[in-house]
Amino acid sequence: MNQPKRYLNIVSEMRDMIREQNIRPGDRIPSERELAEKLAVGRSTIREALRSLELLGLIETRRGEGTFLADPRKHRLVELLATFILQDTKTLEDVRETMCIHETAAIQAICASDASKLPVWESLRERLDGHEFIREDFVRELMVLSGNRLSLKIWFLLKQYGGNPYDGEVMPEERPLLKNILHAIEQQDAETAIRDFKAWSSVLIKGENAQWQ
Amino acid sequence: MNQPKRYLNIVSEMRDMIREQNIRPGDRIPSERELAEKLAVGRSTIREALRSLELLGLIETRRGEGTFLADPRKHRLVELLATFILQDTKTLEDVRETMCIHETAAIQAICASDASKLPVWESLRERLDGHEFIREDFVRELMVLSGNRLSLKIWFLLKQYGGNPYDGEVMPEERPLLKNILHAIEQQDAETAIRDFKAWSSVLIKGENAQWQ
DNA sequence: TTTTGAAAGTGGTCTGACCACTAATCTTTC
DNA sequence: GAAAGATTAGTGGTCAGACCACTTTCAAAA
Repeated sequence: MNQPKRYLNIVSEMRDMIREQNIRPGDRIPSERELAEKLAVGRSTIREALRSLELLGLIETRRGEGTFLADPRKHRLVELLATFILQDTKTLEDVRETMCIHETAAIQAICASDASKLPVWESLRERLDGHEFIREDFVRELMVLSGNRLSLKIWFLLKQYGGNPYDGEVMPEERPLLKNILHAIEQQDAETAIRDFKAWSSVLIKGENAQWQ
Repeated sequence: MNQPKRYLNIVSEMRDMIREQNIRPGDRIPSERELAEKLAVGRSTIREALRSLELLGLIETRRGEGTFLADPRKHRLVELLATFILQDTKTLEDVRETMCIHETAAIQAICASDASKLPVWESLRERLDGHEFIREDFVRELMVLSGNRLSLKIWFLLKQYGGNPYDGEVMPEERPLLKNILHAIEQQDAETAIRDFKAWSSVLIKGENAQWQ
């Protein structure tokens, strides 16, 4: 009979230990040697468990310092999922379309919430007039302000896989359109904001920026 | 300067090897000792990489036999998502919201395309009247008909992870609402379809089906 | 007081040694 | 010759010990 693998026990024991001792993100976890002694197993077994958790982004290890519980924002499960989802369904068109789905949903969410009244918009408008304002920053700001971290994470991944359509900095000709979007959001006019946003992004995608390069 | 960790290299080299040599699910992977020699690293390093992949369910190891590429259906990513992240309620909220984003986007896409004229809708209406029509089938049909396979796949994963709100079969009281949705789609009236859809799903989620159980 | 450098502790890696288990092969027995 | 049993090679599972590279600490030297 195959015995259950020890390193899997270690994984769950670690999880219990973290909960019981109320270890919080950023806190240090006992060293590998300590854990090996405490749990009465070899250090290599401990390491197999820790490396598994590290691949998931649940812990961070820093040579010479120790092992630390990772910030939940650094969890890599979604990334790992992405590498497998996008294996077979990596039609570029689907990726772009799905990005757009998340972007418009973000605008919709912002318009429906108090975020539309934040002072962020004014400062965004000012940064827009300055030099070196990257297109991606504009969209990312919207995704962040939507308040849905999962959606933000998915969007970020799609951007990496689908080739970033928001590469490069905002050209003077684009500014009026972007300002219209900001204005519509402040007015909580989702419909207009989304229409203008789609007008902007479709030029970037279809025209390969030819119009504004 | 901290060097990149070798076991991570191994992980990606393994992925490349699997693709290049066209190893398929169920096939055997070279033994740990072979891999160690071929990649010029210690066996323990190989094991750290393999154990990580095993925790994800990407490979299976059988003592005395060897290591095998796992069937994609055995991938444990979703399960891991649940065990490690589900505690945070905000995350669960994000999952539900992101599901909704994809669902409404699907309805929007259908209404804007020729799919709204397909004979599917009539047959769907008929199945709705029959017995044993599972709620999930209804939504999945919409996701499929949207034509965005990536969006469908993301939706499917979110459903597993976030607890399926569309569990159980359609109750008689729900049918009018669902028929309204179908009708609105056929009329390409996305706004009405989405409003009614949200009305339906919000009852399922918030009310925990109490109203219709 | 500041600087330096030695020491202790940590993760990263390798080696070699067992153990438990499987499957193929060989040997014995009928 | 065929079936049953024993042997053996190969595999993953685990452990112990040894280095290395790196960080932090703290006491000694300037």
